[in-house]
Amino acid sequence: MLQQTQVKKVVDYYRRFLQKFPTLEKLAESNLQELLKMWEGLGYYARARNLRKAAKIVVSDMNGEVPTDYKTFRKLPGVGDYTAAAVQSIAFGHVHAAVDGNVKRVIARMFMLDSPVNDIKFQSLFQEKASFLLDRDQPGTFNQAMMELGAMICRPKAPLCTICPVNLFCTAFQSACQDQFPLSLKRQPIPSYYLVVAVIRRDEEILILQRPTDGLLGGLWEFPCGEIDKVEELPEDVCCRIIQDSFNLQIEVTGFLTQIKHAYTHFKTTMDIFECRYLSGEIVLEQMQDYRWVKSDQIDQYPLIGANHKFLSLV
DNA sequence: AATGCGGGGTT
DNA sequence: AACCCAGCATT
Repeated sequence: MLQQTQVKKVVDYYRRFLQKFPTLEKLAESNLQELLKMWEGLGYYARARNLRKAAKIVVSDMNGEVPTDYKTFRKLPGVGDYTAAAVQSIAFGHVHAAVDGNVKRVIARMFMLDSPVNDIKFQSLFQEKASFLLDRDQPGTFNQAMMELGAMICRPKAPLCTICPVNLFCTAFQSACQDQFPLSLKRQPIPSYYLVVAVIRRDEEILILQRPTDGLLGGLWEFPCGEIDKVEELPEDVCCRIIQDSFNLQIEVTGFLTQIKHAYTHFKTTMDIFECRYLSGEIVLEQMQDYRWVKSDQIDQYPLIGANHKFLSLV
């Protein structure tokens, strides 16, 4: 949960998660949809699938015992260099330096490194520096201290150098140039897309679709939608045409609900949401994995994408 | 080595 | 609007 996600956001999810899946065995035999529901809104849903996969492996192949050595643990799905080092050092006291985004920033400033922290080429450099600094006697505590230092004191903007416990050892602070570090590569500008979303009612039920298990928002549910290239026609007409072309359903638009914006990592979207009525047609799924006609008070039972939650109360 | 993958807080 | 976050898997 903590991969690329701040502690504050994780805490509540973590508590609920442990309550629902208190043991490795419970997690291993969990239903993926139920797990995704617990993960709903946390993002990076492959983490949930990998965690479940890892639990299955540990239960079935490892006698239910989490590996206590770095190499074996590192092989589990979803476990990379950082997670392996963090868990093995904190849980078992093994000597591995955990290098996350916070640690890289601390190191870049401490040694005035001109290597961009977001350039994978220099990952090993930061790893070496962290290993050099690591306290061999209490690696877990040291790793947590480094991460906490980065999060609380050695912040991205306006670091609190005057109260930093290690400012005597920080070459950037001693040179009064801490604001020039760390360096990072500019990211590419991200594209924008326009989508129409159809809330299609048939009697008392509404149509929702399940996204493919892998890829963006894998396994989550959403209202039918489609991309508009240009806004030349009436949005209502575009909406009907897209639903016809994508799902073989004939519908009519009964009203405009709202417009929302939603940003992802690599693109951002503007969505026009339309209230629609089902007219005819048998649904055909090409892109999507599954579909359901559900009553509006049942939607909560499905893990829904965040963009749809933004207008769900209106539905 | 580069890219895809969320969502929210901070500046 | 840009940046960042207790990164990992895939290609």
